Amino acid sequence: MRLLIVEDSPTLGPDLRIALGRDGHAVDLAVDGAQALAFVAAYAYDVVVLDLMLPKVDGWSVLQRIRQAEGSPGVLVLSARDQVADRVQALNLGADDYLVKPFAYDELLARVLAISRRGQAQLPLLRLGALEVDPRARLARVDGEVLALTPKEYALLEALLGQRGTVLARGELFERLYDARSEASDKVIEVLVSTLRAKLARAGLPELIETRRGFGYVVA
Amino acid sequence: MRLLIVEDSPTLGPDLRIALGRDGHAVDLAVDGAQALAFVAAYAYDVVVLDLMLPKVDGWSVLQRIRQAEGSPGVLVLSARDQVADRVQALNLGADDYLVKPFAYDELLARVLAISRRGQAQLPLLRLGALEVDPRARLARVDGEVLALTPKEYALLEALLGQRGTVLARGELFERLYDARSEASDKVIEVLVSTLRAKLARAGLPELIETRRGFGYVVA
DNA sequence: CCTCGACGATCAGCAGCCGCATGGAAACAG
DNA sequence: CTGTTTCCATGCGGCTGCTGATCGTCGAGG
Repeated sequence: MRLLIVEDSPTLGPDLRIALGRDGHAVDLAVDGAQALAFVAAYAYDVVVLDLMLPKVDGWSVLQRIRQAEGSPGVLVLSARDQVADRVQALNLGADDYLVKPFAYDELLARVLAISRRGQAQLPLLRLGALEVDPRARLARVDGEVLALTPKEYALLEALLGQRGTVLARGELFERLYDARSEASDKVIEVLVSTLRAKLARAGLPELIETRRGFGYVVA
Repeated sequence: MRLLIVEDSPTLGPDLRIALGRDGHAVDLAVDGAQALAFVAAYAYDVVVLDLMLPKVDGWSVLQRIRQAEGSPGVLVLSARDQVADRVQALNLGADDYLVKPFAYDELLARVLAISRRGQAQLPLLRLGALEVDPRARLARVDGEVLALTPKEYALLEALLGQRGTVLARGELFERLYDARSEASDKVIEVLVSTLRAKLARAGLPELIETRRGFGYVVA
């Protein structure tokens, strides 16, 4: 298995490299964010072990950039901070696991293996013509160009695309995108459709979402 | 997508809710079995993420009760125990998948999405000669040509076609197309039949809906 | 076979609702 | 504090569907 360790500590980094190497893995070591991105661009890794505290380019950006690539490797985030917010954001940005320092080597190894075992191709890419929706990275591309969508816009697009050919009523969409605590009116769906359409149109897909008056919306 | 998390841990539950919520899903959180059942009764979820270790009503019972409901959501069971017996029983009780803690967020998400994909019920396409009615798209076609029907017209056609050969009285049809709060006269059915016939005739099916004077209407 | 009464078909008009766009307020993140 | 994201109010244009009236049609009894 091919691994990349992104860790700036002059002791921990080489230690890990040696230990993982002894376990039979091919291990590269990057000591800052810029180097990490270069490595990721150049090689296909199974898992990246990523420390969040980094010089040059910070860990969050590295994580994000890794995840935006297609067929990106699994990511195990290391951090000295055991804060809920950090953990959530890391997972939210696409990390597969989060490990707080200090940690036992055995645990690191177990988690790396767990990530690699999992395989990457679990979430099918949704495609429709030039449009590509990647649920893993939670982003949409048109002709390879990334569409800048807000989370709600993305969720709407995914819902419609995931049920291509099925008309989804306003209320139905509302129930999918909003939880019980929400007090919003389901008219927000219309606004969302409107802005989403505008963005799709700017990317060259003006008629993707059809309105069925009295029924709802559908992607044909 | 609309999700229910049933998880009593004060950290994991909110974490998941926040993470899934930021990803654009509508997420409700129940912290015990009783609450879970109340939520499930009140809302239509795509997937329920169910921890087996729960206060009040234990996870097994919750799973069972969820599965007894009609149109029940998919269920992803979480458990700290990776025992074959547990896994088998969970799947036997109708769980769609089983995930052992600790797990990677991405894996949870992947499985949730997989379950929701699987759970899409198929509605049968209704066919009669050149006429094709697709309940998912709420569309009627004649020889592949789309018929532009309003919601009421469509509902009428679906009702008649769904009970082909059965004579449906005006009052019966009225009750199917209108809810109890409606104050309309059931004569509207006649008007609807009229416009629907006109549209069908224009598409080449002039005699599809027959009148049984004194009884109602029927599609032979 | 005719007549008459009742039921059904059709039409036009109107009221209300649906869907869209826009601007701005409020919540939120950085 | 600044920018982004989300949500709501408003107004407009157009479609939908209900009503009521008129016209057409069926069929049983004479």
